[in-house]
Amino acid sequence: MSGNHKFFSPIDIHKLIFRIGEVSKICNVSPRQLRYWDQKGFIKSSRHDESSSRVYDFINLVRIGLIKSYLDQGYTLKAAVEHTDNKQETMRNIHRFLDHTVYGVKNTNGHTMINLGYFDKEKTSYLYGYLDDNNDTVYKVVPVDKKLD
DNA sequence: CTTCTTACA
DNA sequence: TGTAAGTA
Repeated sequence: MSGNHKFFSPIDIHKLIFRIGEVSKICNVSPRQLRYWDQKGFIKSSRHDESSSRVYDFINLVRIGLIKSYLDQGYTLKAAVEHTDNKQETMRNIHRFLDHTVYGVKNTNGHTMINLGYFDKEKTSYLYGYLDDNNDTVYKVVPVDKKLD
């Protein structure tokens, strides 16, 4: 089973950009630190040319926030960056997995049922997953032609 | 007004 | 890492 590309972003997140002042306020990191991390290669900013202002996209905004959180937890900058690398790698894998796994979403008696694709090789039924009222994960195999509600 | 670099504490 | 200076 492969993703049906049903869930796409309505906006181009690569055009969601911030300059150093905004990043500083959002992430609680001083501009001085950001320039230092930049110089050290721990984060990368794009610039139209040398000496123009640094621009950060959303991914790097998140990255900076993660590094900051690890610093606050007591890690050294080097360690914080390593933890952030691992975290972002994990996030990428999770997103990739979901992109190719989630087949659709269906609302049924108060629950959001996630269609996880065909359950069997013969494609006779779907595997659905959802969270019940106690936030416990529940899986259900449902014939393709059967109505869910 | 914001950001940049450089330099000093 | 914070801050000051002089720019762009």
